[in-house]
Amino acid sequence: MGRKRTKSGKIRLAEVAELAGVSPITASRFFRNPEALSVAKRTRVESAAKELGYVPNLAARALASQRTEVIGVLIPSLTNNVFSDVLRGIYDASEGGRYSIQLSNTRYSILQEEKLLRLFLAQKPAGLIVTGIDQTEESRAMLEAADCPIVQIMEIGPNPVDMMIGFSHYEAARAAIAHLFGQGHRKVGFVGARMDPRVQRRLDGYVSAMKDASLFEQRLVVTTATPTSVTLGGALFTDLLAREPDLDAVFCANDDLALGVLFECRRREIAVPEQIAIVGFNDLEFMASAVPTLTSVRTNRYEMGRTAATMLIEAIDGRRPEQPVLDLGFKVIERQSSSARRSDSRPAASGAGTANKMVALPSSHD
Amino acid sequence: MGRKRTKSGKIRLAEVAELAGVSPITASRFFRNPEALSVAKRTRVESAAKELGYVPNLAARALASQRTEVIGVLIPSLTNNVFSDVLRGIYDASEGGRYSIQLSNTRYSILQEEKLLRLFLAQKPAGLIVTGIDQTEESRAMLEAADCPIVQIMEIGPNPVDMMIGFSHYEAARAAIAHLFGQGHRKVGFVGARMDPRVQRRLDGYVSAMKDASLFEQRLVVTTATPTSVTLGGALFTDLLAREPDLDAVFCANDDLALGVLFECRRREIAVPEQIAIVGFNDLEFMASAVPTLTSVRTNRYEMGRTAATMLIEAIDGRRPEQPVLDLGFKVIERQSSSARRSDSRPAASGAGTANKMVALPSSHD
DNA sequence: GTCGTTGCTGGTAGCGCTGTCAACGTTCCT
DNA sequence: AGGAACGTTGACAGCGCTACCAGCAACGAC
Repeated sequence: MGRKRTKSGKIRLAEVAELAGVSPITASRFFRNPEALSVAKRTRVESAAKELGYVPNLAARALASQRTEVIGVLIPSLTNNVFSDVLRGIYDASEGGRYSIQLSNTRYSILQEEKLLRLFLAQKPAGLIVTGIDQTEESRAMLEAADCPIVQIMEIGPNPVDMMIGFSHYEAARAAIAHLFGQGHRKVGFVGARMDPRVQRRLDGYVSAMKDASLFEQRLVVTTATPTSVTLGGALFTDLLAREPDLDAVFCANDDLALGVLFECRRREIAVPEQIAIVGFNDLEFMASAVPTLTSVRTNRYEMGRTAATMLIEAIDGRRPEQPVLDLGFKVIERQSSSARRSDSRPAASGAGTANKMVALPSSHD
Repeated sequence: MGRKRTKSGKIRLAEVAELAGVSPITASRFFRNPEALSVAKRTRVESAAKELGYVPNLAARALASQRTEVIGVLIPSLTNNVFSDVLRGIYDASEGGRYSIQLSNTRYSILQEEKLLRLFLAQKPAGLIVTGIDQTEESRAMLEAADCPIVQIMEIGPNPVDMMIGFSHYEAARAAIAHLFGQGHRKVGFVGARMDPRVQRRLDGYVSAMKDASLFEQRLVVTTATPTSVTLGGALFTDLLAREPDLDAVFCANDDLALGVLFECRRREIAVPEQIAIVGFNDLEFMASAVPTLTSVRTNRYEMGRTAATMLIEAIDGRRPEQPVLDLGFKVIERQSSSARRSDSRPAASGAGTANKMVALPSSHD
């Protein structure tokens, strides 16, 4: 009797096939397309595999079939809370399935992204999730030439490579500013860090909303390329105040900055929202818990990751979604930090995050 | 002349070898152990590879060599900030090298961990990073039987499977309580969520420190299995206050809870630290920025991830570290939120995180 | 009854790379 | 000078799986 086990002692497909009394190729089919087998053989292979504790050798499978069961994910940062939510969605959606996630960090560099993309594509991934719509020309060309489904996440824009899921950062920022205007605020500052393309588009939205109201002034905008942090929020706000002491409100490009601004206000004994209103972006958990509770623009990050991975897997398996571009929209969650100007200052009645008034909007105009 | 390209149009090692005028096996060696080649051939293979844009087929390599160049990482959560720091370290250390990271999420379940471990091991990873020291017996046996280096991270304890890097959560908690005692606080509460093994050991440290001072009372401890959040910090603190209105101080099992407690104090107009002191755990960035700035126990999470991956890769490449168990220690970062009881309340002079007094300790007793 | 058609199964031939072993030339030692 | 030792190279034979195509039975249409 010939060789029964591989050197490493692992069970191979051939052993399963032998025990089941079928040919190896039939056993192989069981794992890839069980419906193609007769019910009798199917059950026999199944029990044989279970009995032997068979685990397929992915390397052999990849080599023979010329494709891997890997989904490549390119994100700009592992630090940023925003991406960890998206990632969680992606991992949750892929869990239990046949595809495994390969993560790479572009560090907000589109050249790095291009390099990683080349690396990924060489391994023939089953699918790809990339962040944003600002790839290099070279990257774009590679993506278009790739023979696997691709999902662009985090934002939507024209000319999707394949599928796309996100929302309009521009419109989200405009909605935040509209909310502040609605509460009677006029001199609204902008505080932004990192200034990646999505933050840039939030700034664009802010600028356009301010210009529409003939309220835009360059000195109301304070930004930096430095990575974002709570401490930085305080520092940028300090700059902003120095430039414009009569500030009504601050729109922060993310919630960490907003929290930093809140702390800085407390440090300077500036009443929020009576003297200055604060609006953040992303609606991280702590926003509902702060004192005062902080207004923010809620974005569906977990949903985004989850849906992106689900759509991708469906597409890999040959079921392309009818809707290849999905706008997940956003909601302005109105809380105490931005309540109406010159209303009497009603302090927080009870707990955190109660009675949030929500304004839901799709990213697109109606 | 025979087949030049693979079906997919990819360059194979054979093409590179042909262009370089060497045998395929020599070309192969160039990529794995360049020193074994003569300088002449080395440069010829190198330029041939570059000219053709050769990218190795990892599946074929894995199949032929019976091992993959994958480092498996098992962590309990993707949400928790703590792990994103560790992960960042791991990814940073592995970047540019030959090994790729395969991440899986155990969701704080050691049974899930066991399942994932089995899956990983079947693919013969080059190395493994696992969280903590509380595996199932079955997992433990698999780890010990695995023929690859393994690093346990996040904490240290007896009987490492292989390598280990972390710190003593028990001692860290004791140090935090000692600090509070040093500031004159006596009735110190404990607030904890999630209660994974590491949080449990922090609780053990708290209990032992309190007992040493004959100050332990069961009602000072409030915990829940719910995942941690800022809001939850406020809620747990509310419970704690109801049980023990005369509280001096709160030791929070993490910084999110501490922030929640701070907000809750503000909501209830309890002065921090005059009426109640707060100490957190992990020293996330915002702690230095809060008002008042929040005392916390700094842990070297990024370092831990980075060092773990570095040690692992070294071990894979045959250079085992002299020091297989590394205690990264911790530091109690003393800030305003825990300054001395009954000292007159001196408000923060200027900015965030200035003049932090640090108390550095290795986890072990001296 | 013959011919397609369909459903299921198996044989053969690789996928692209590396482990093993053998062979070669060179150097160094005795 | 003879032989061992070393450094360098190549031939061969798979790694475990799947693509491709052929074969075979069962069935219905004419």
